[in-house]
Amino acid sequence: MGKIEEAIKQAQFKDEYNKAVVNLLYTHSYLVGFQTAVLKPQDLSPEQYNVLRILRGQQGKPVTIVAIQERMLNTMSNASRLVDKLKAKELVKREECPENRRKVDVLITEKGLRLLEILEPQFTALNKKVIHLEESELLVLNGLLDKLRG
Amino acid sequence: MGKIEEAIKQAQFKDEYNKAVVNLLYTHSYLVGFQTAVLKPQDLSPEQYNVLRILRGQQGKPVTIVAIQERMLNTMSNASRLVDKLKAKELVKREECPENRRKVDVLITEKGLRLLEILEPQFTALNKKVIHLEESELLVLNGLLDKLRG
DNA sequence: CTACAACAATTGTATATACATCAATTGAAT
DNA sequence: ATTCAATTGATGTATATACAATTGTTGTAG
Repeated sequence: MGKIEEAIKQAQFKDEYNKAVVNLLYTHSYLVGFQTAVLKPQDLSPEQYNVLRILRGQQGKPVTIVAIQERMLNTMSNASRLVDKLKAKELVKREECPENRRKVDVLITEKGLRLLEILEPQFTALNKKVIHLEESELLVLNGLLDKLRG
Repeated sequence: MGKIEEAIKQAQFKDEYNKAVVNLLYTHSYLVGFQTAVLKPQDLSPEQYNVLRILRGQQGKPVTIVAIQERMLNTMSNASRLVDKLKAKELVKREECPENRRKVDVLITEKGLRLLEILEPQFTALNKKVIHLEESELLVLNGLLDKLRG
């Protein structure tokens, strides 16, 4: 694979900013491709998986749709419909919030938690395999990405 | 914005690999959000814009659908339908390739080139505004992303 | 109390992604 | 020359994104 110029067969970029944007978009696609392959046997999309992890992160506390939305990686996605899909697979429960009937309490089920436990070691192994960076380089990368967004 | 932990309100990550993946996905969403805002007044999606730039890169030489696909950032996208949309807006031409009737020659039109010229300074300004990194940091970032993919 | 603004979630629509499948054309092997 | 595999592109389907618009609920100002 190597340099982005070869990967997408583009000779040069207008400036280093432009190159970084293209490089980020391409690397995103690279990573999501592998993630999708791991999730597919479990009939999960990357965003559904993301929602499940958000719910687990709340340690049994119910979460509203708005709170899920705020924590999602794709900020303008549609948490309502994603929760629908997960509920149909019995991976989450959705209940009307008793003290405020506008809100909806969403909780991960036992089945959902078990699914995450199956996936966790697979993702750990996958990441080590497809991310050809060492610990120290990852620290630098994380620092740069945080700084990029300002 | 700052650190990824605050951005998505997650206290910690399992390991630095996991954090880097989340950070990349989140940064991708951050950048695409701005791009979409610039493209929307021109009625273009980010992927349509990507196809136009690929065609311009060929300097007037016709490009087949397969060649576009190979150069796209989303490798498994659907170049055929994207070209359809661009043709409907008269930004590209599509002709049956005379020496091989399976192939289709795609070319950017004058109108397409003019649109790219309008967008170019906007993207240059946008990148400088939303990417809070200096030239030297961009070099490091590009190097790390290239190495990440191996 | 009533009206209205703000909030929380759902629904609708257009677009794009991620495949799988299909149809047409070409090239190569028998 | 005929058959068959490979190539190229188009099409079908499910899912997700990016919004806008809508519904129902709550809180608040008059």
